[in-house]
Amino acid sequence: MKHTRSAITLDDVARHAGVSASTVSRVLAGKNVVRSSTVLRVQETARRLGYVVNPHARVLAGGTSTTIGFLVRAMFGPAFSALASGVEAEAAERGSLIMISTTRGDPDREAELVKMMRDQRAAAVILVGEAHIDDAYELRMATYADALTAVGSRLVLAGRPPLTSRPNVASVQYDNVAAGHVATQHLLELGHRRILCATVTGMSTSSERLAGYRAAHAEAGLPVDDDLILEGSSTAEGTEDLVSRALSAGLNFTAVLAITDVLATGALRALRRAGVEIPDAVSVTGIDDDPTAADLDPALTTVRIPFEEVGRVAAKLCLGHRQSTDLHRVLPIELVVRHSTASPPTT
Amino acid sequence: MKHTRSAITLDDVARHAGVSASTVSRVLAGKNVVRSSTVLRVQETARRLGYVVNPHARVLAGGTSTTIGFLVRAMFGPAFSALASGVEAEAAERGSLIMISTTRGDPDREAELVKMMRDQRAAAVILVGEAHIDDAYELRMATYADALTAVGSRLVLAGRPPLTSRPNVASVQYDNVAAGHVATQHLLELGHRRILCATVTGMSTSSERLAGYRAAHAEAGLPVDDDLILEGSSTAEGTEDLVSRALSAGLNFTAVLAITDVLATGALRALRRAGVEIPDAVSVTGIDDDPTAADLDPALTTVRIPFEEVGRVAAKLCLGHRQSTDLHRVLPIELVVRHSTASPPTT
DNA sequence: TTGAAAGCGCTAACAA
DNA sequence: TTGTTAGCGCTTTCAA
Repeated sequence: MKHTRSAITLDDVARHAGVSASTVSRVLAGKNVVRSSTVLRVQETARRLGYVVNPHARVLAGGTSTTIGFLVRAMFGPAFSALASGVEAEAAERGSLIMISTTRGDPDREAELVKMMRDQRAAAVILVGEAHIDDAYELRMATYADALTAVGSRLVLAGRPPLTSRPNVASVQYDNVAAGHVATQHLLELGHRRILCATVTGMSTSSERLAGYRAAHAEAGLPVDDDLILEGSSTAEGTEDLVSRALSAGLNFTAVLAITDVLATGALRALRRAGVEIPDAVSVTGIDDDPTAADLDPALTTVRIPFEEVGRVAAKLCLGHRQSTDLHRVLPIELVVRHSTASPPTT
Repeated sequence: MKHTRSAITLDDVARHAGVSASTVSRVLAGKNVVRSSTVLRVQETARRLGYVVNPHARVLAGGTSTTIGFLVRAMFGPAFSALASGVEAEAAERGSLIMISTTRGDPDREAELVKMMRDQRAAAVILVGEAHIDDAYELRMATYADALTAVGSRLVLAGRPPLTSRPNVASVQYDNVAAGHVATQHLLELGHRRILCATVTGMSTSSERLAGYRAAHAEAGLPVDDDLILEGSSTAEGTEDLVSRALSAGLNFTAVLAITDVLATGALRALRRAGVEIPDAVSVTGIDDDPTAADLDPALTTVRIPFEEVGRVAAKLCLGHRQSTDLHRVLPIELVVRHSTASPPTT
């Protein structure tokens, strides 16, 4: 069944403006080879007729698409929301649409989705979020990048380690090492010497933040007691458990650096359950600055990660000129001191 | 600059399989008019060559697109996440992609976005979330629906009032009236007689839930004291204020029905701040069953809204057959009793 | 500075 | 059951 072809085509505009289709195409593409009086007439006609390009025809004829592919692990959580909002806001300002899909952390699925997006001729594909760093990672990203570049698209890594060896992969990151560093430094400056670190295994984000924790200690000439590093859980509940166990095992510490705000809430709960005063007996800091961090009790000291800005920059990288010089951007982080940290008790 | 046209086209497949392009097209479209031996040969060839249709060419030639347009107010919150995940999951199972964009509650922007999605020939456009119900609402939706229907697409309303007068608008809703009703009934059955209702003005969702509150009272032969209806705020903070003020004004009530879980957290805070025991002195129930509801203290009694299922059904409505009979689906809700409700004090 | 002509990869009458 | 023939609406050489 044919549907009403109500849409105005480029040919309609050409006819009404008394020029050829090619000229209209040139005007609309902003090629400055057309006489300005013609430009004006064509633009006026297009507006009057309410003409809108047919994106499919444009792409098919070899033109460029402006839709952005956006691949995330899952559509949950404040980090996702902020980042996605950033991408969307930037895209909206430029009249682009975004195609979103979830990988569920499955590399095969991820690969398939990248392929789908490429087949849709996405202007670029953004891959978001912490990655399991294994040997295959670099190779996978390189494969994606090549597949995309081959059709004039591009790969943009957001919040993931960049592939600096590759000239065709763009990236936006936040400085995870600095985040771990500044949080630890804050604790160290308050006088804490035994800082528990609740972290996750095998994820790029956590290991970088942990590196910051170590670096801050090294800088201050202080050793790190590896017993203080609590690895393993990526949930609030898990961390609650781990911290509770550390507490009842009599582990000695006066502060906790949770590698994410989510883990921090777990630590907070464990401490509170054990009747430990925060921050009087033990200080707690998170990293991320989730919107809820300020609402915790006590309000959480944390490190702000500019997720929305990351999204915006990623979108810019997608839509920007190919030869853009700085393909690798690192966004600054910022310590946010609230009420969950204080000097250690002066026993 | 031309890019490597590495992609295999339908013509390539036709040539390799020794048939015409149309035959390949028919096979791929699943039209059962082709000899089965041919079907097999073509499928085999397509697979061997790694052929993937070019969606742009397909759409341009009058074929049908399978990408879903998804318009939300903002990409925040558990309800959004669950609903979007549902849409995405269903779409993924069918090999569809979804285009997402945010309206920011601006009708003009919404209209423009619907137009963009139509120009992209989205298979259907899902409009999500509570709507300001004014006179223009119905007209706006009807306009969208007609614009979409004209190009073989369709409008799907999710979590919004349906346009039953229109045969070309599909909808999935959850039963808001029942939600308000069941929560109120629960409170009534516990023995509460003065139930404060924290609600929002002018939104379809809230007014329906409020209607449930009234209905439950009417059914029990109980009057509703309009002083108990606290209208105005749509945030936890605002509700905290309102409830605090009601408390200090000496308003008499033994339970609170918050029209959303978010408002419930505000009520909880106000009550706790005033030293009111929950649920011993005052019971509180929310509606929505946000993932965090169980983590509140005390764990919140609420009504589960099947957001993810709403998303799945909406996606099905997008991709399903046009002549699908039940264009209007209402999904059931369910009371979840936890620890924030109890019988009123027997003073 | 502009137009004519040739596709991009696919679908859909219409024939055969 | 299959092939032939036209396009869908746009971009882009190549000429003028």
